[in-house]
Amino acid sequence: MLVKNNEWFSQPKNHCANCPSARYCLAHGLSDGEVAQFSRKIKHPRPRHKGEKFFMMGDSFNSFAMVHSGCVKSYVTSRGGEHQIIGFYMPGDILGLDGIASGEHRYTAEALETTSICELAFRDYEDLCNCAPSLQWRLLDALSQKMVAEQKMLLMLGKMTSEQRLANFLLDLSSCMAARGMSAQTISLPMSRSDIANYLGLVIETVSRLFSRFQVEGVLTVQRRIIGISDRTRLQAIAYNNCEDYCELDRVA
Amino acid sequence: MLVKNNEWFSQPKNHCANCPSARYCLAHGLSDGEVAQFSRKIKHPRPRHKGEKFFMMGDSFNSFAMVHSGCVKSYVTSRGGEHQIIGFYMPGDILGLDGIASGEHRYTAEALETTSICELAFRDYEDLCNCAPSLQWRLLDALSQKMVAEQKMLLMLGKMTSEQRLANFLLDLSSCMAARGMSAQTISLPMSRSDIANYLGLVIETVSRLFSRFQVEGVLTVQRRIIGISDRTRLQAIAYNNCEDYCELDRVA
DNA sequence: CGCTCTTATTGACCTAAATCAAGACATTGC
DNA sequence: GCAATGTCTTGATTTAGGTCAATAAGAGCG
Repeated sequence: MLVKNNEWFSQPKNHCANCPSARYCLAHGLSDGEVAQFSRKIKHPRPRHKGEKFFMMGDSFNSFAMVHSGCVKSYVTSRGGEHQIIGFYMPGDILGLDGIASGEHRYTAEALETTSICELAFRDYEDLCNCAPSLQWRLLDALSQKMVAEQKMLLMLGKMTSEQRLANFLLDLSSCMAARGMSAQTISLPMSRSDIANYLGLVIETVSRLFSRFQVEGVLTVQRRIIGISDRTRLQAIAYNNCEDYCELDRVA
Repeated sequence: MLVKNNEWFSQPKNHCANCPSARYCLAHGLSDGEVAQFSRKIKHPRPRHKGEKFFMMGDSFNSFAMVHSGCVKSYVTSRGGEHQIIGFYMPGDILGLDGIASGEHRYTAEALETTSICELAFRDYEDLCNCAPSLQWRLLDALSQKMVAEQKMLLMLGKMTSEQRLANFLLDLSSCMAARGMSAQTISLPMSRSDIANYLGLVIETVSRLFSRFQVEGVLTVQRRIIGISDRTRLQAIAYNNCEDYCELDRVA
């Protein structure tokens, strides 16, 4: 028994069992035993500091990565050298799903602050699927979910005004934070104004002006990167309709 | 022997084996035997005419659909009732991938011309995966590929000028046609100007003006929906850089 | 503390693309 | 044939958001 215990302790620890982000990452929904197996396959590369990259567009794709702590932005680069930010990744979010089809990463993943990730080699994923078939559906889920999120972005960039874009962005961020147990009312932005602008298809000046305007109108309180949502209903009205609901609210107010 | 032959003939025909689009759809890469099994699970709902829908945003998701002939557009609808076209689907393309995560369709799929599809129930897909495990990777591939395409759209909508958007759109359409054995030089557009405009985040007048301009500049020949690419190099220069390559070409010319 | 560097704000002005408005083709049905 | 209708083109004008430029406000550091 003691020997067995020693053996156990000398094995790699079951990180994932105690990881607060396992609720969102690929391991979500696995049984305890499966999580232990999963955990054994996870590699932890050195954390990256702000501005450092985990992988770049064009790198060969060998493994998924799940954010453990910190925050990551992904962006594609056009032939002209311009960047377009595609998404922000919070703890539990899965990086690298785009690489499956072509075998190479199609975007660059860069840390916004000191960030550590959990790597799962694609080959190990395939093996794990045999032991834990539900993992297979979990990945499909994740891909499909990411796809829906990107389709919302297409709607934003294609049809929405700058006001609507920022309002939607903040509301999404707020629920993302809430889902991770943080305050939904006060958001500490991990990204710069310039990142937000790029993500929303705007320029930094426009974003800055919008923050100021929303503050004057009493919708937000803004202290650099600390954003307080003072009037969520109003923010939702701006986000969703730009006119109808908003006017109704105006009449009531 | 004869009895057996009769039995064979009385079974549903192996559609997929002779389908020219099987080269692009979910069945791609399966062995002959697997294709036959796959084919047996396929349902063919009645074709839809122009403007009719296969499914709508919010409908419950039960099956994938692959375009057999014709062309489909997909769009999401905002709370304000505005549409944003997300993609166009040619023969072989897979519809409904967005529904996996939530169990409901997240966009509406509408025929652009008389269109027939091949349906594969999600349950049947799961069963097929047991007999043909490669199908599982094929679906991941398709999802990942679609994702990459959507990321390119984000770059277009976020960073590109109207000129660049239309040029990229036409080039993509051209290679899509070429991949399906049609002419890469002359494209017969299945969608209206208004659909193109919506897809590219522009208004119809802008698209119309661009077509006219490209025609005057000798890049395209335009006869309503028949578009000829007269100067592909120039079109690529417009699509990719808007300036540098373009100016180089100008100097050479 | 003052110096530099990065990030953010604010104002004045400009432009790409939207909006508004009027026709011009095609296509369909009567 | 000719209304009627949907699709597309073209011109005149407006505007949301971009560009350019100056300033401010932190953050890190010797």
